[in-house]
Amino acid sequence: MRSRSTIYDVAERAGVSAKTVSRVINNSSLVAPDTRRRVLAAVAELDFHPDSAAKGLRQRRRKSVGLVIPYGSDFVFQDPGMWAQTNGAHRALSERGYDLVLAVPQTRELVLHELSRLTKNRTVDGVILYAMEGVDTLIKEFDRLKIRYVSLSMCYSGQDYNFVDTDSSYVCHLATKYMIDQGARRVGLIREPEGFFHPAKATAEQGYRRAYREAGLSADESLILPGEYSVESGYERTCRFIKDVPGIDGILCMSDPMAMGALRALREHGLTPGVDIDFVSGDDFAASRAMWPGLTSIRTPLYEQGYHAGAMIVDYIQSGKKIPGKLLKGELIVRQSVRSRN
Amino acid sequence: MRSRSTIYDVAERAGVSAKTVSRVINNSSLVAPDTRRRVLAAVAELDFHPDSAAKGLRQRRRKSVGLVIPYGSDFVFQDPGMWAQTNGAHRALSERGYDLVLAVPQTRELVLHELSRLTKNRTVDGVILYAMEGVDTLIKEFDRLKIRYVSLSMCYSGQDYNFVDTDSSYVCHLATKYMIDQGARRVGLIREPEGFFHPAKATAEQGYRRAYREAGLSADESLILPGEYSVESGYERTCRFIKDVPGIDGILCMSDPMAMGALRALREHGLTPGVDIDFVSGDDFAASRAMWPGLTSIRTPLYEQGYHAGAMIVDYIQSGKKIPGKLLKGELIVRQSVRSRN
DNA sequence: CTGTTAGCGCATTCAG
DNA sequence: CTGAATGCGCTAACAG
Repeated sequence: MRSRSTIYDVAERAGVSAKTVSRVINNSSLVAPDTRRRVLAAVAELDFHPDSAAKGLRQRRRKSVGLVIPYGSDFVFQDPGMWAQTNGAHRALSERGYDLVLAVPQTRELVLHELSRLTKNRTVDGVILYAMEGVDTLIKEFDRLKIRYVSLSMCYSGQDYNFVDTDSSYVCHLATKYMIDQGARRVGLIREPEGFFHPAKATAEQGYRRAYREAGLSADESLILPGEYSVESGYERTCRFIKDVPGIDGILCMSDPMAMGALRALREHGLTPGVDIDFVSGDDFAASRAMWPGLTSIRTPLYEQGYHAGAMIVDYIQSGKKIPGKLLKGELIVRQSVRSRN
Repeated sequence: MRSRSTIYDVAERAGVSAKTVSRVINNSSLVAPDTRRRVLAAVAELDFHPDSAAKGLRQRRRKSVGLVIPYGSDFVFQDPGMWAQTNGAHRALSERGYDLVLAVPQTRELVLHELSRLTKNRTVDGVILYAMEGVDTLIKEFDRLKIRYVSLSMCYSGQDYNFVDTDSSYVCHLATKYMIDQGARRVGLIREPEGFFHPAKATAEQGYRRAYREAGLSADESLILPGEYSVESGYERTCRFIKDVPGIDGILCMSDPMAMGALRALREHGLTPGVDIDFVSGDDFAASRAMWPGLTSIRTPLYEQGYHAGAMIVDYIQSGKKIPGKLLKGELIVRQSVRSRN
């Protein structure tokens, strides 16, 4: 196969210098219309594609971003929402001329190694960090190592920049209020794990408490348990609710994997959601939709989250300035798993 | 921020030439042990990471591979198995020193554009093609454009190289035989779409027919329908079976999204899998496992498929020679959705 | 075993 | 508006 054509081949064919070709393919305005046309014709004829390595070497940027997937955090590969977020991130990057490189460190310890490699050898210009446990300590290292990042669905306590998340407080308030309005009085909340950091005033628990307060009711402490975003933890917490909380009439579970476990626990205790007890799932994945009776669920705008993260990391790379964090609103999808008592 | 260190900084600090540093970091054996140690020390002290662009420019390879996700084929983003395959592919690539770049062409027409860009501008050295409709015509273009590829879960009619797939004939035979052994006699098969090409003698239908033949039974033509790998098509085909095939006593559905639709159809007709009718799902995703009664399913080795695809594209890139295609075996996961009549 | 020279393909000076 | 010279950081080819 003949070696592919270079900018010099194009220049020769168009009867101009290499620099002029460079101007044309980079949309510099300082080119005469006629010259531009001749160059573009030559580009097409020779099927010229500027070498990304040469370009990257010269310009000291790769126009690509890493997406860090925390392999080994067991909940993640149970999480069908990951694709939606990846898809959104890819779209935003693609629209801005950036490629997406997947980084899948095998263990938590390897995260820094892998990201040092990718960023310091300039394979990527920055990274998007998918939610992972203990990301808060990690992020501080990123700041120290000057790794450019945006974190997705997660930030450390007090971080007010370079993150995208959905407002847990908002959606949890929405769901709790709905359940109370329908007649529920003792709703068990399986909330996000202790180790997960969220921006101030945006925890699920706060939204939950606000809904109770606004309804003039008081929420029992025993009604709130942290989960671990795993099927197992959803199962265990639900069993505890059934055993320890007399008169519990609803369960609100802040993620689908936990909801899967919770549903199994209900089944084993002979309780049918929407019939014997109210149930709201914290995500709206395929499993929720396929189930019968349909689960009333919180829809997190996953694609949008990913998209904003992609847009944000590019802003950051290009401006060099930290970007204020962004909180998105979710919505409640009403199906059959909450009883109507009105 | 001080500009990051180059190979010359390391050379100076170690008191050797740049080339010697290059030898050390590339594991050339022609370096004196003592020199090597001094160089490695300097590398560590300066936190030196060889610039991937400079290296790629010089060596004319990027050590990265594209994974093409056919966005727009609606079934794909319903497919939780995509991550397993991506994960396997990433692992194989990572072990071989390659990065994975995601390519998500928005439409079928953009596939060639996007891949031309990524390969001709040397962003990637080759690509893995995720299953998509009409990939067979696409692949022929790849051959013409000299794009290095391996196709995943798919190949064109007659292609006997550069693909990884699971042997549909094998797993379908396994499932059909099991259902017949348990007492089913009229099993409806919702098989892969017409447009999907598989290596000769490896279609689901062939395995199905063989199982019938071996049992000394004959399979009615009306028992076999092609699906489209979508929820909708599973629903529609199942309704047709129930309406048109008297005495149907089992359904075998070659993918999970189709199975979701099929299950809905059964439910609407008042039929419970494992009680009124036998049912086997063609994949074994979370939804199958979470369901009750548990779905007897075919487990496709998705991670392994991805892994082999990653290994194969690297072999191809490095050797320049086409690699014989690989067919993997799946297995049957027995749960409660097939009645035991023995 | 080690060093020198040259150039990968492009874009950035700085002149015209 | 256009071009000539230079070098980004690395390694292949060729010495020694």
